[in-house]
Amino acid sequence: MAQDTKQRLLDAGLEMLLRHGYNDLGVQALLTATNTPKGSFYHYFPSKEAFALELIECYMVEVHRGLDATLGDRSLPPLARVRRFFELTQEKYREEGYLGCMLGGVGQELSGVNEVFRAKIEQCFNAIAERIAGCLEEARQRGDLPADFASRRMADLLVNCWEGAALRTRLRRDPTSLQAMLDFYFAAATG
Amino acid sequence: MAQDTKQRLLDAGLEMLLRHGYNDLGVQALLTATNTPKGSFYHYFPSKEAFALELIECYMVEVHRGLDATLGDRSLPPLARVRRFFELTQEKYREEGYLGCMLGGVGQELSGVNEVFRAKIEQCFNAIAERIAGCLEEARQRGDLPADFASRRMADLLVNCWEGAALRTRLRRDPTSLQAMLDFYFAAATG
DNA sequence: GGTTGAGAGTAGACCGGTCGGTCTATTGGA
DNA sequence: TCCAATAGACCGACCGGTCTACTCTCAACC
Repeated sequence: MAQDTKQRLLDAGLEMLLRHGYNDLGVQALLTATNTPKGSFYHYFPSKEAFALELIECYMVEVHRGLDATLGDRSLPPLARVRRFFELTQEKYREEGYLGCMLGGVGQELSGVNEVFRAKIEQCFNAIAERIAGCLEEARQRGDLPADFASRRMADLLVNCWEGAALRTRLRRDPTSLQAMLDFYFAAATG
Repeated sequence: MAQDTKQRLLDAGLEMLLRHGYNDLGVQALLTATNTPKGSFYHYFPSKEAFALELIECYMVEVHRGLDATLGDRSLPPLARVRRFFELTQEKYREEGYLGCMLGGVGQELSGVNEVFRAKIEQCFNAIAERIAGCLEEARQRGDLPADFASRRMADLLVNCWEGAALRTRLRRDPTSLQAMLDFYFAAATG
């Protein structure tokens, strides 16, 4: 037993937060879905907000794992690694039923009123863009991108446009917007 | 008096929905903010959900007004009109304190659980993309865009990427992501 | 090795507050 | 006179969170 009640809560929480968002994620609903008494939830987490922040942490662990697996793959040229990261992510979205990105969802919902979440999500996007920028910069130095390519800003742009495409994916429950966005970006950036 | 109670509710509702999202928009808070008794609200609107749908309708009226004012301006070449539409929109975001786009916000928050809103928001994006596609197509026929330019799909792409940049704008409370996105898109599209 | 005490974890009744929504009474202009 | 509109008390349901009671596990001790 021990810690696997906590893990069960986190696993179910990730799914529910992605689908329902923060305000529509009821603690009671989570407990019912996981057959957990309330006492256990508040034993592991001080509040619903702390729980959600930990869910974002979990989500980011997975994102970084994806970045490790793709950007770190030296058998591929750097641009192809970046592209592979997003294609891997797209595959993950498909498995989840095309509900888009949790960071985008929570960010949209809460950043208008909650400073803690606003700063947290912004920091997550920054971390992702930073790592992608590193790989783009490698591509630039190899001559795969124009010499005046602004890696860091173009990484932000890529992440932002991806999030927009992910929102559309959530609305349409299909991946075409993601694919179209990647095609356009890489054609334009290398062109 | 007459209908201006209703208008007051809609005006305040637009602001609150943009900032708080749907689930965190309390009917009571709206009534307090506008000094309106509950009886009046439910006299004009059958439910909170119907109210929010009417808010989206109002939002779209403004969007279409913006499209009319820009895409319909024959004194500018078609591509410049499209760009002006987004720059006008960016100006609107600025006035609101960079809270992004209401369609993106509500779409993200509700499309995972509420089919009515999901379909509604998707239809809104389609309507916008459709009108932009018309203008892009005009540009293509004039030779301002490549002959094989897929106007309709490129309009969707533009709208999607814009929404992503708008989310980032909301997170950072500044417009740089919007500007960067427009610069990239128009530079890349015109080749 | 059996007894016992401490603390992690489980269990769920219960709390005040707020939610969206209803109801009845009243007002005021046409 | 009539009815749109205002006014707000009131409703049951549910919200996140607290509290107490209980059940284990396991280590300390004679």
